[in-house]
Amino acid sequence: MPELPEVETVKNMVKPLLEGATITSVKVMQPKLRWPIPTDLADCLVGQPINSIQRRAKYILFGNPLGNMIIHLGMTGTIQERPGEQIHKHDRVIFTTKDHRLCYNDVRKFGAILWTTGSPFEHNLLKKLGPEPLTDDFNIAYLKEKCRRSYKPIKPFIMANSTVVGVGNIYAAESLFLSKIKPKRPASTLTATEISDLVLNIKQVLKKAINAGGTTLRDFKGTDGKPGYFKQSLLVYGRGGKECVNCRHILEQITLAQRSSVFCPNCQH
DNA sequence: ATAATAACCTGAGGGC
DNA sequence: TGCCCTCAGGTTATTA
Repeated sequence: MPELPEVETVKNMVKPLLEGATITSVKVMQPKLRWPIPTDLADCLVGQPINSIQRRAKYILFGNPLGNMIIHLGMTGTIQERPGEQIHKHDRVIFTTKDHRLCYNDVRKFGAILWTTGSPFEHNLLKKLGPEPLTDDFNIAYLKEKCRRSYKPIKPFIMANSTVVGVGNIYAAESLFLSKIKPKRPASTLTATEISDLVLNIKQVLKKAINAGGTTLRDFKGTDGKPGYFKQSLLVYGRGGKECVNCRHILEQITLAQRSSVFCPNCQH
């Protein structure tokens, strides 16, 4: 369930549990994720105090005096606190400190756990990333310049990490609906007004989802099987064939860059 | 160099 | 019940 807002939520949840703490054991139960977990991961972590926990795009960085552990949750990764000796299906790695026991759980194994020394931002996976959507680096002038010479459909364009990070399939669909832009429109055909609306709506929808993260978090921790709050406020994602909340036209569902894309053929141009 | 697509993996749900 | 198909919140490696 890792959208950028959820990765942010996980980071915020894990931070008070691990920051300043020392890892006492690392148990790798399944080393085959997106890439193999480094065989010496435990050597890098055990006995060292974690002195920083930060997020960049959908990566969570755990810094200690030796380097940084990089975690990506892929499509189905979660980090859950499990007291005692509990082990759930698809738990892949268990991190233990004096006071806590955290499990990395990942059904589909699309996530990653890596180790890097030096600046984590210089790691191959991180160094070419576009701006964070919620900072001023992602602004109207920037997107206008980026769009100017690309004929790529706007939906996959804003989902590309080189354009802006953290906009996944859900938020791409939602922000394009809010901006009244058809997902297939080539990036270079967007008007100044549309680009301006799109920047603002991406920021707004992400902020709103982060604020709903508290509810989603409970689902994360497994204390509640109910769908997250934000899911209930989705306007187009997952609503193909249903009525547009604005004009009651039937929402259309197409496949674009191998991703399902829902939009209103009447409201979006 | 750039852009489309194939691949990684497991589970849920629908049709028959 | 069970088999087969499609689809799923991501992103890199490979191919054209």
